[in-house]
Amino acid sequence: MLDDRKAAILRAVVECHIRTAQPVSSSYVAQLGDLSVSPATVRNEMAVLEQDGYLFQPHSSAGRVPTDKGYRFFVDSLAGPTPLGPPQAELVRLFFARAHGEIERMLAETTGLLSSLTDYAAVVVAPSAPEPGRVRSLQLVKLTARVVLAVAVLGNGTVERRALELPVELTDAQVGRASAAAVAFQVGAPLDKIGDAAPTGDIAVDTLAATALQALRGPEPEVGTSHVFVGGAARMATAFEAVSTIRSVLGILEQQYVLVTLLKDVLDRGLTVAIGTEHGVAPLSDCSIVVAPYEVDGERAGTVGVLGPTRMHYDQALAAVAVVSKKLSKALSEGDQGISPASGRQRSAS
Amino acid sequence: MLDDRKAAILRAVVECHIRTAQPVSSSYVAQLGDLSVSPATVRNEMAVLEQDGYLFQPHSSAGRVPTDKGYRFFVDSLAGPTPLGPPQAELVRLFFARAHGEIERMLAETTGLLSSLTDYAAVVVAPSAPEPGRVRSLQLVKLTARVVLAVAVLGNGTVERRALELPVELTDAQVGRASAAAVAFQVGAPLDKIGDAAPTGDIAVDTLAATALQALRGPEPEVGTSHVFVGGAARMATAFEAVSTIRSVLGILEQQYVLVTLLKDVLDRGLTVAIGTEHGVAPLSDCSIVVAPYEVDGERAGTVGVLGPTRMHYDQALAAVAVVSKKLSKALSEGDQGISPASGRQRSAS
DNA sequence: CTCTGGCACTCGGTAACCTTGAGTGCTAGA
DNA sequence: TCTAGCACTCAAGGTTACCGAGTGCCAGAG
Repeated sequence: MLDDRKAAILRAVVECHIRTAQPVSSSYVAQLGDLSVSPATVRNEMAVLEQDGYLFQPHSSAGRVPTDKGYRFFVDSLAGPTPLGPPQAELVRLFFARAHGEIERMLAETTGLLSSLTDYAAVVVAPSAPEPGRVRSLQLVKLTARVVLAVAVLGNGTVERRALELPVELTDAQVGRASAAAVAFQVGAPLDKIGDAAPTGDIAVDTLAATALQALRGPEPEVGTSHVFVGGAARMATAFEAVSTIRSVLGILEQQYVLVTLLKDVLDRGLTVAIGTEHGVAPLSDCSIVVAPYEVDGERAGTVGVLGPTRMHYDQALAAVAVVSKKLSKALSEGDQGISPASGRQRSAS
Repeated sequence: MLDDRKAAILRAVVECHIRTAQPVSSSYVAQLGDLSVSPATVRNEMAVLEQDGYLFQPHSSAGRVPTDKGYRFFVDSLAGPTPLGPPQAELVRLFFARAHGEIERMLAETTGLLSSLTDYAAVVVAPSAPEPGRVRSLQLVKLTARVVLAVAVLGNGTVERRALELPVELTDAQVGRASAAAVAFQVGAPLDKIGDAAPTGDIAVDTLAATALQALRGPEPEVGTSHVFVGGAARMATAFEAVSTIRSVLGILEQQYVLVTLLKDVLDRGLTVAIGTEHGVAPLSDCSIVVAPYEVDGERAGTVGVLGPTRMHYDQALAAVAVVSKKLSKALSEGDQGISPASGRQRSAS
């Protein structure tokens, strides 16, 4: 579809424009030395590339700028993943060596990592359904006269809890019995598949136990929409010149719902990179997105991504996203996922 | 210090500049009608105000712009809190009527509320030390061979947990005994004042129980720095024209540590409003901050604040911050603080 | 047929210049 | 003490001219 020379020229234009953000002239490409032809030849080729929609000329006496299609070709023709530079790799290593703590906090901090790796904004979507970990412990705790908290500790150290309002007041003893009834047979089952409570004979107790298990089985009610973490939004202000662009991009970054569906769409279409208008979000038409899913225990859990200008450093972004998603999967899947007891910390807390 | 007429003129200038972002001319102030004098008189007064540092003239043939000192006078001379407009009040009402769920999530959403109330960026600092609620339940759960999770459910429905790494492997039974030993006498005590475990005779068990209680007593280790939630950062891109300003402000908004100390400093100095350079953060010298503490159970817990341009609508911002902090205090202090069992939700989750 | 050197052409960007008008400071008089 | 009048200042906006980067095209070489 594109002969070697055209491809080389296109690549040169893209690379140069990514670096300089300026239209690229034929003479620059010619003098680059990669292919030894005169500027005039390059011009002819560029004219064709423009007709084919790979390049665009801001005005008649300017150089060429890549179109989305041009970037798409460039990205597709990128050789296998560039490895991360040593300093970046070190950053990643350090980050995951120190990574610990609550899963949410870790994901939030991951945006910082990705953002400083790439110098663009980073997005991390938390697992939409809390991974149905296996129940390790289950307990009902009476909070106030009419409110009971169902608490389940999962194998990965996370804690799920649901508040229940009782239609009638129960005694501490009743709650205790319901707790015991609820826990029977449940340990070891995945949270979303826990069974029913053992009957006790006391209707109020049985009802409470059943309600609690039912509530735990279902998703955490108020988390209808997945959690999204955004980091490095300020870098978008550096990536763009026009205030209006900055405004709209920042606006989008605050609309969690849009972000989630955006990343999801891209992934669902099997893409890793969405360039310019390829994703349908108009205000982001000057942006590209690089995404990768991460896994928890072998199952696709969430998404990490980078949002930058169309003229982003795709190779670096791809490398960063790939590495981070891989490391994140590992960090979240290892036995210590979620919460990790870094040996020194408990001592220092005393 | 400032005679009535000067004060009136200064106020007029500030109000106009807040609305228009333009230098204010003497004729505008004169023609305002509040005080019936000629522009020339106003000019003379304005010249004095400039000498005294309340006003500033961008160039010799321009109107006047308030300085930080001018804004300070204006803010200090604001009459008691303006009430929130009805639509805003309705927003607040709705928000807190629906407010529910995890405390962190609620605080995060509060930034959205404050931000849409004021049209500026909003900051909410979460309680730095988790309020030492009273222990309702306490349990040790074995996660893996060498990792045990200590889980405490507090009276307000929050769950505290600490991961512990064991020097030796323990059996399930041993962990169970440690759990029982640890829980003895603890229910009802504030988390930071829980006592010691009942001795069992098994050294390994006793050690585990003691370690667990010790870990729970201390602060959550990785939360050295308070959580900060920022909302509406995109609105800062609307509030300022200069890209460089936007950049630096956004940059600051991402530095949680700076934000926390900033708000803390302002509050510690007994201020509600910090204008321009009054807080020491240079990149925010075009910004003002309106803050208020909120309380949980009568104790100062965290801070809510609004960050806007120096020419912000102080009355509205003050009103919004005041109302939100008050409502937030109430929402977090009522019996249902932390997690609230909105009656309909559990049913809908089934 | 392809490439190249040459050349005229285009057009954005910059600087110089002028004009306009908003707004001031000052002064003299009420 | 206030006001009216007036000269002055200076940013903003418009016009013009110029420059030069970069193109398109063409004719000639390989």
